[in-house]
Amino acid sequence: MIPHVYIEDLAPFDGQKVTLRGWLYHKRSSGKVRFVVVRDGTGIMQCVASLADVGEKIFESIDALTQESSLTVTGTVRAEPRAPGGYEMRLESLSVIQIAEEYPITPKEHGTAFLMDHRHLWIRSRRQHAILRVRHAVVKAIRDFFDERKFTLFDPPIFTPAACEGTSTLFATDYFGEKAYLTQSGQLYGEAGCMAFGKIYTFGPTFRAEQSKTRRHLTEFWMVEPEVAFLDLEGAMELAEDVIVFVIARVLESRMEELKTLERDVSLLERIKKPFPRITYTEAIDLLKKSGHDVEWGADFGGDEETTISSRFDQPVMVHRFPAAIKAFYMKRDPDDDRLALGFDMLAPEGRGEIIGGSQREDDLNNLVARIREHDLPPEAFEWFLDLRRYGSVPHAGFGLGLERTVGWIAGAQHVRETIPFPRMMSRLRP
RNA sequence: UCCGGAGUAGCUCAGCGGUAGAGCGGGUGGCUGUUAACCACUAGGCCGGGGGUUCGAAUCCCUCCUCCGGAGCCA
Repeated sequence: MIPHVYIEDLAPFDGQKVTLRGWLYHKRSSGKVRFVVVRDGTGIMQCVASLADVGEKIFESIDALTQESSLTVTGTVRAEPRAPGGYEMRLESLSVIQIAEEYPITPKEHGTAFLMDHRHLWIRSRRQHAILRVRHAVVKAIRDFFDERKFTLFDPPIFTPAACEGTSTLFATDYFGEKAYLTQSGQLYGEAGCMAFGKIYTFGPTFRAEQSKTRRHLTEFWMVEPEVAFLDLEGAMELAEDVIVFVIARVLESRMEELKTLERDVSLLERIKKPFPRITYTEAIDLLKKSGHDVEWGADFGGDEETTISSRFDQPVMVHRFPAAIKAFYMKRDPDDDRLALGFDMLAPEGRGEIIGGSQREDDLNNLVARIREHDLPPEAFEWFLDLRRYGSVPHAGFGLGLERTVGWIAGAQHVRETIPFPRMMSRLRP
């Protein structure tokens, strides 16, 4: 019985006869030799057929193969320095499952609009395949990190009755005659979770109807949001630092092959170590002024400002204690300076921008009620949230980590649209 | 929403007032070690839509549509 093997598991089969099942990635011919390059979802293998070995009939079926035709090939695996990947197969037999129609994605260059229209096929290509495997490794690492620390997974709802930061950026849907919105954050529910379980994390899709068309924005993106009772701002920053260090180490350990395919400079990832630099918002403003930016204390950072700050460090940098006026209503004020909120952002290196935003939450009932009023939010929508401050309120903190931005940074993908199988953007709902 | 850029062959683009082009991909043939193979031949066009200027428009003008990059906002 000839074993069916995946290409990534081939090494122990050197010298043995195996069967691969997959798709034609590419082929080349040279007179009486045919090179059949097969991909099977785990790797790519070059199979060599010579007329003398396989005969006319198999040769003809090779010639009939089109790009992405499905097939099985059987032959002997052997180390071969001339082959990409270091192994090749001396082909003995081949059977065609389906001859593919003319495949739209050719080995030559294509524009992004065309590739996005064919996203369902584009994900078969080497680069997209590698990025999505890195995404899987990042997700797995995040889950392992929180699971090992005994956080409880706490899935928040997707439908929500009201905004947690205003309705302008929410997608509205009709919920049996009532207006419901797609969640833009699971945080408020996460706060309820941490009061029940001590430490929880949410992990799911979130939605923002922002009209942003940049390399950092999706309308549907995944977020991880840990929320911990009895944690303060400093504790939240340490947790954020730990999760990033853990994730990077895991990806370097398990996805080196993919990072090589992506031509990622892994030395930039290998040097990521605790502790990450921490600077206050006020220090960041000084730094920006010295770098020639025209910014005043009290303004929020734009993309250029974030790039300037993060380019000063070769580690992710955490900026903390922002002006309360530019931050969300639920952040606790700094007891040492009422103008400041106990929030922080983590900016990834290489000009990647914000990947984490977090804070210590307001735990005093009266302060929180006042904040909801100041922000013009409908108080009745937050009654259940206020209950968390009525029944055993404690200091607590958490953050949100944007999955696609994190994957984009680690994989070195230029645009977040490459970091999710089917990206949803302002002008992209299909396929 | 605002600012900038682009829509010409299946794809990537050139042509910018006077007969519609190239490379890749497709098809046919050749080649015994190719690496996005190579060589020869070949088919393939509503020049984004509409309106105008002109003897003549892919080319100039107006308008609409679509996409791309960025800003604001954010993960």
